[in-house]
Amino acid sequence: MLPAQPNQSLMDGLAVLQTVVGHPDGIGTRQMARDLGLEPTRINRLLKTLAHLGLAQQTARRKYRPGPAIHVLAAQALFGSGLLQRAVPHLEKLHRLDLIVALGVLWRDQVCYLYHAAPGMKPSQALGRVGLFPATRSGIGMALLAEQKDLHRFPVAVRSELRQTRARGYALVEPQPGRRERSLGVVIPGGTQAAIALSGVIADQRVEPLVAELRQAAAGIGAEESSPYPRSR
Amino acid sequence: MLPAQPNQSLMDGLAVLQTVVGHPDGIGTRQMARDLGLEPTRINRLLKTLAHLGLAQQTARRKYRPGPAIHVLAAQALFGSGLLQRAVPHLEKLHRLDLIVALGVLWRDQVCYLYHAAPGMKPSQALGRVGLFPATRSGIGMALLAEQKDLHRFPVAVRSELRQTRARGYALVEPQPGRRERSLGVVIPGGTQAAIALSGVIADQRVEPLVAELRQAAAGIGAEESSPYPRSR
DNA sequence: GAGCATTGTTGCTATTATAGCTACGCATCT
DNA sequence: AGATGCGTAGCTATAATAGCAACAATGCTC
Repeated sequence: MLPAQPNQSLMDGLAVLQTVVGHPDGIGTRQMARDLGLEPTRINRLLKTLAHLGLAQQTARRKYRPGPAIHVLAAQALFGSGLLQRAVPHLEKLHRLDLIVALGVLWRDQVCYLYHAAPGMKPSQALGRVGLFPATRSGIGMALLAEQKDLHRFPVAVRSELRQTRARGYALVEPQPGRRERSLGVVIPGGTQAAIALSGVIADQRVEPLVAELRQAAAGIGAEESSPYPRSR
Repeated sequence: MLPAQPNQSLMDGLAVLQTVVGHPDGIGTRQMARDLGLEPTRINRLLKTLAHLGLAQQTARRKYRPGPAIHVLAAQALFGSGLLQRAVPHLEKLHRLDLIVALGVLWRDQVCYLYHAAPGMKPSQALGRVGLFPATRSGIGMALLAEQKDLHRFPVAVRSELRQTRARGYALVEPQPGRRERSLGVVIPGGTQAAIALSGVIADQRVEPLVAELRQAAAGIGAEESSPYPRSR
């Protein structure tokens, strides 16, 4: 819902911040302008402003990457989100299944991982490890996309897959059909707009029990955020 | 360094975002205006813009708190920062000392914790658990404040303490002198602008060995960010 | 419940913060 | 060396924004 007088500079500035944060090795001013469809001088001004705040910094090659204040933002966002803290105990229990265990959110048709643990990995190593991944090729992504109202903007094949996801109540993604590498995704109930997934080699008969595990974990995570208003802390 | 044409809306909008993120139970428009010294209508407009982006949401009592897009920001900032991922293996090793183990950064004379583990706590439980804490009463805060160029803005007693911190090379804070509850803080070398700390009941003769532990951990964390430019990933 | 104080927010409009254009020095590639 | 693309400063027109006033909603006290 657009407010009476939205602040366009803030919106574009946040888009620039979110883009630079996703490029730890740096991104150029003009490249970002092309990506975001904005005028280069404007991008440069927003980047310079972020650099002044310490949220971006320039590399030797004049590209921009996250600056030291990004750690502040990470700390603040982690605290303000509270999701990771609530979710990790439940995700840890899924480690015994010897699959990838992941928690993610949607950003511009891409999945952004809060947690991504490969088999055998410690929970603490699963943090901030993986960047963006195309949503339509991920269990998390498909589960979350299926929750959206309007599916018309997707190609026919994706739309069909999203309808199946809705009917099943979970996402099942096979990047390479027939290979049995699969990703199962389930949305966390409540207004969190996040999802969890198990990925790896998954035989047919194993799908339903794993979905049950996911649902249990998702319910546990969602139960700690059941109140849409003041949360206990 | 202020750019040629800074974007004030972005700066103020980010201040509003950082404030709302730190209030999980909500903060009112006019209260925030008073806190930030800005005009209420302006705050309302910035908040409404953030709400449109999902980064804020209004409570039943009309206050603003973090919205669902905060999880996206947390995921992105965690990935863009990379600090937690690098630091946690080193921090885990400090758990055996049976003290509070913490990693934090400075924000407006307050410490913002990325990691704060009480004795006996699992590393995964230490995330996003604690909000802001006054910097001058924290080992992390004092260690980071001592790194700043200009100490003139602090009261005489704090300034003297900061000079001692500089001379020692680590921070030693005693919230209640004589009680032996202490907080030891050490800055992570390199441009990270973060620090780690051990806190709890610490006897005199135990201080130096603990500082050595902290320095070792800080050096380990900093070594993984030794290049001020393109980082391996 | 009534009265009062505080709050969140809208519309209007003046103003100034911002955006775009141009040009220039710098970096990279052939 | 030349060509191309880059990051960015200065200038200036303009439209995005800020502040004021007013109003509906909420909270507090008696």
